[in-house]
Amino acid sequence: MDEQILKKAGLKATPRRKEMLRILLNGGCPLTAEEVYHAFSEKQSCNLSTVYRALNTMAERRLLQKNIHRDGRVYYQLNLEHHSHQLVCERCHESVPIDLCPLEQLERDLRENTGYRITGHQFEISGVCPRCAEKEREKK
Amino acid sequence: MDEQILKKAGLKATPRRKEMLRILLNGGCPLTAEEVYHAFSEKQSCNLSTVYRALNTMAERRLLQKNIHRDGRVYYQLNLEHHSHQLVCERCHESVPIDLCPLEQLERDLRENTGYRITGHQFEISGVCPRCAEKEREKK
DNA sequence: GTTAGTGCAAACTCTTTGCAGCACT
DNA sequence: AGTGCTGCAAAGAGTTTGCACTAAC
Repeated sequence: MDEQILKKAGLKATPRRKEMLRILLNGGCPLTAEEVYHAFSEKQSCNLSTVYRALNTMAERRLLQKNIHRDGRVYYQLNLEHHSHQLVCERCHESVPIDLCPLEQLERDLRENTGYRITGHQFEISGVCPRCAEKEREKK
Repeated sequence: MDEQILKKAGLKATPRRKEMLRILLNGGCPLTAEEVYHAFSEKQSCNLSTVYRALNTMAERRLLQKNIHRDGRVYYQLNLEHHSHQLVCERCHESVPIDLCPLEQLERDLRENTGYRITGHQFEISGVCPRCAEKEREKK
């Protein structure tokens, strides 16, 4: 299954790449290269450079979305039917997907007003999740 | 004038900081620490670490907005009356401010649905500006 | 006089690259 | 067999930190 996805993108279906796709699928939220790296088992380990390289090539071939978050790290996620954005907890980095993307209309307006060819957008809303807010209250 | 802004924020009004505010004001668009550093004249130079430190403390005190762009670099801008977002050219990094921010309504919805306390958001739209698109056409 | 700001050098984090060897097709 | 993938080590970019000195209040 992952096999076909990779081949269709012109990439070789190696065990490591299939595992990375599986990890991203199970993760359910965007992961950093480091997190993907650590999710490999002892049996099938993978070098960190390889993780970076594979994630980047898969992102180039549109298998993954690559986004930078406010913590300065790059996060990867499967590029499913339509893209998604996240609400991220500042404290624990848990994230909640945001279903609707309010930017399509804005992009149309911008194209007309500025002459730019719009190639993409990214947004992220940050906050503090109820659990972390609770912990914070306990401390005080 | 910058003097009062700094003091009101509990910071000392040093020549370097006043100059940084001036540079950001003249720039008219978000600048990286490196760009601010290079904008200093030979007469009044400033160490790069000092630029980083000063920009970060001014951002902590809400004098500046600090945002990370898709190129992985941190950009600083004056925190004027209401915040702004940018449409950034992928090629030359020229940026156009976006007046209206479509996220306020979304944030209200999210607060209700997720229980998160929303602390901020960031978004950036990328594209190719007409000038760079033109140059690209010439090359081909 | 105190406290906060600055310069310099070194360290740190995340990410990329060169090269030799290995594995998928 | 050939091209693309991988591991390892080293380098690179951007940013932060420790410490001694200086300047603003």
